[in-house]
Amino acid sequence: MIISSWNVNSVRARIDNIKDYLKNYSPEILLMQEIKTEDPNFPYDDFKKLNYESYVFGQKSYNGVAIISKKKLENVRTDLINDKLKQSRIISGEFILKKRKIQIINIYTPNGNPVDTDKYTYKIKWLDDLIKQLKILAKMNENIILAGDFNIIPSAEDVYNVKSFEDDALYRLEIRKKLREIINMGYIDGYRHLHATKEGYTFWDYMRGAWQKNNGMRIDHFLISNSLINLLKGVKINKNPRGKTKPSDHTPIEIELA
DNA sequence: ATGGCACATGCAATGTGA
Repeated sequence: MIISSWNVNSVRARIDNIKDYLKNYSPEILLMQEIKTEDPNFPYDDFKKLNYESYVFGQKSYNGVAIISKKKLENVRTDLINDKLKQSRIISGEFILKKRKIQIINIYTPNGNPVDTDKYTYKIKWLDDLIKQLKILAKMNENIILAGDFNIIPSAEDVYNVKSFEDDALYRLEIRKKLREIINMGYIDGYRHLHATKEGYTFWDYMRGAWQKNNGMRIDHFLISNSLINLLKGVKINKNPRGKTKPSDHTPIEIELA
């Protein structure tokens, strides 16, 4: 089965591109971030016509996450982080594969820039809350897939110009340490696990011809708990949607499990 | 340091993203 994650930058503005993607690549499950709409305005019908169930944690104007799945998910939760700012950034559900119950968690981590503001402290707090929750969840079920827009560049080779990101909220040492802390709890970075050196950008800015110049960064990730490594058959960045007209500034990352 | 693009709100101009 293919599971995909894509920061769509507005589900309504992107609906034609998303439908094209689903028709062409037919992922079993698609995690979306930055849907930028409230639940009542989510295009449930468009996805229903393509045989997907929708699970939505929406928000007006900003943020918002959703999961669409060909098979129904169990135990869908949007309460994993008690967010004082009430931003919709996390949704999870469960499915069965090879007799194993797997919890899939879709996240949209705060950007955190500029670094000397409460936006940055919010990002740190949000990641700390996530880490706490992951420790609780792992005691109940070790089979976890944590995926989405992490807004974290893991390493220098994951960004086109690392010098300009050294004190950026996407790359600061303190932020990279949070990602390492999660991985050290018992996960692999799916992409890097299977592609030791290959460039894997998932985001290119709309501005200054970033896509044309390949000024990208790898900030969307699939973390797979160690218990599931033997099910992981492939991880790929699908650059096709980023080259379409009216694209999102992110492109999907896809894993294959079997 | 900023924000040239693109989104939302709501109808003009502003906030946000990374």
